[in-house]
Formats: sequence, C-alpha cells, structure tokens
Amino acid sequence: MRSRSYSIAEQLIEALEEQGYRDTGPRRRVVEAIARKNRHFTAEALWEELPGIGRATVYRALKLLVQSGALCRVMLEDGNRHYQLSEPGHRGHHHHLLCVHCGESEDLRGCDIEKQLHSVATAHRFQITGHWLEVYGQCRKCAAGRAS
Amino acid sequence: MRSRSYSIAEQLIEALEEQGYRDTGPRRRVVEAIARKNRHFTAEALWEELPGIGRATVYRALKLLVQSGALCRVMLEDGNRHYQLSEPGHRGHHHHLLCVHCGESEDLRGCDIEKQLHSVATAHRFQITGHWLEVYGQCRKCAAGRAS
DNA sequence: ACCATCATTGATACTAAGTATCATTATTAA
DNA sequence: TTAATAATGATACTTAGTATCAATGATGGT
Repeated sequence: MRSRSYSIAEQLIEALEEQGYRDTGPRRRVVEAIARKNRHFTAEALWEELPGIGRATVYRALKLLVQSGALCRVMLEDGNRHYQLSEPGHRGHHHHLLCVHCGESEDLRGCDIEKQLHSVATAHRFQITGHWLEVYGQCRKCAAGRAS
Repeated sequence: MRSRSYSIAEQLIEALEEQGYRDTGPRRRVVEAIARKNRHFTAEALWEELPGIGRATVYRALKLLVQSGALCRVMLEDGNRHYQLSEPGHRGHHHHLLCVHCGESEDLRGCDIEKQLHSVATAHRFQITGHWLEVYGQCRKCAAGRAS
C-alpha cells in the first residue's frame, strides 16, 4: 500500500482534465518537468528544459495550471515572476513565504489577513474584492546557517 | 498665504535632488506630467505624452522616483504594472487600496499587518524581512454608483 | 476501424515593460 | 571658461508573455 495514490504529475494532469483540457504528450512532458521542481521557477527556464516543446505550449500549460490553482504565480522581491507548485490540497487562495536566500517557499497557512483588511478598509469606506500578498524572508534552514 | 508651499512637480524634483540627481529639462517635463496624473499610469502611457523625450529617460526618471519613495509601483489585478504617486508625506513602506473600477487608489494607512505576519511566520519558523501587499476593490464612489 | 470535429501544437511574429550601450549634449564646480 | 561628470536619446536587446495560423492529434459517434 502506497501512501501517495497519485504522483504530482498525475495530479496536475487531473487538474487540467477537470477543466476539460486534454491529456496530451507535450502537456505530460511539461507537467512532469514541473513535478520535478522543488522550488519556484521561471517559465523560460522550464521551457529550456524541454527541447522539442514549443514555447507557446509551455506558457499555455502554465496558464491553465495557474487557472486550476494547482500552480501559483509568485512575484519575487526584484519583480521577477516565477511559478510555484501549490502544496497538496491547498489550491484555494493563499500566500507564500518566499526564502530570498535559497528560493524555497512555503504556503502560508492560517493567515486571516482578510479580517484585518476588512476593518481597515471600512475606515476608508472601500469595498474589498481581492488582495495580493507575498512575504519575503529567510527560511528556517537559511536563518540558522547565516546566524552568527 | 498659500497652504501648499511646493507643487507636486517641485517635490518630485526635490526627491531627485536629495538623491544627488540633477534638475534637468527632460526630467522636469517628466515630473510635470506625473504631477498632472490623479491615478495610476503605465510608463508607456507617460512616455507617449512626452514627445521628444526618450523612452529610456522616462524609465530612468521613474526608477529614480520609485527609489526615492515619492512614486510607487503598483501591480494591478491583471498583472499589469502601473505607477502611482505616493500621498504627500507618505513615502515610507505602505500599501494601496486600488479601485478596479475607476482606477483610483488610496494609500492604506494604519495597516499593522507586520505584527500579524510576524506571529504567523513564527509558527513557520520563518524570519520575515519584507512583504508586498496590494488590495483591490471598489472605492466609495464606485461602490455607491453600482450598488442596486 | 473510420471519419468528422474540434483541441492542441509549434513556428513565427508581436507586445509590454523594461535594461544596456554609447556617442552626443548639458550641468556643475573649479 | 573650461574640464569633469552626469544625463540624454537612439538603438538594440531582454524577459515574459500573447496572437495567429497552418498542420497535427485526440475524441466521440457510427
């Protein structure tokens, strides 16, 4: 008995199929490359790992996966846009803790920032419909390694 | 007796001079165009309003003003990057309430999100060094006009 | 298994938002 | 007023995509 019934790649293919998109060879190669990543990456870097696959195909797959929530776009502190696999079962709205040192990221769980925003917005008489938050810093390992 | 001792354009020129940059003709034209804006704008749109000024000059001025804190880069919900004048005397770290309907924005004052982030980050054993937040919604006027 | 339909692909060109280079021009300080 | 230095604008390049479109591939019905 295996504890993971589906590989990450299979979950991503499923995320596409749920939206009515087909399971094709090129898409499989894209999701397999994404599944091998353990940190955020750029679309361009992903494409460079996939000789024979068209640039547009890679960008299209990324777009569909972001739509599904299985993949997130994250913005680095320098403004560069990267992609980041969502943690399993964590597809809804969430934020990231991005380590500026090693590039690792964790999903920020238990952030009820909405509540706080709401009260601030009330003071401005502003009706909030959405927000975007990224948090930068050092992960446990990097903070430990660089503390002196 | 005038209540505003400096025009917005003058304040922007000052922001540049404080950083050791010169007060030049092209820069004056750029900051004057920015000062006339009452909502966020793209670099490209600004450049198009300034015939005879080089694209690079406009982008360079924007970069310096952002560095000074007098101007902010804001990210819209669709991912487009715009620029937004900071409210007077509000140059430090702050966030924006962006109206997705009319494009107006307000600086978000009194947001002590840092405190909350800090406690969440402690749970993740993550050492926060910075964050980025944008809030989207409808401003007072637009919310009133569209309520039914 | 076959075919029609419709989605997908990859090549290519284009756009947006900049940055880099560099010869020319403008500002400033001595 | 002149030398040093900063800024400019033209141009080319980069990054992160989107649009177009002919060719190919997947799917459902028979």
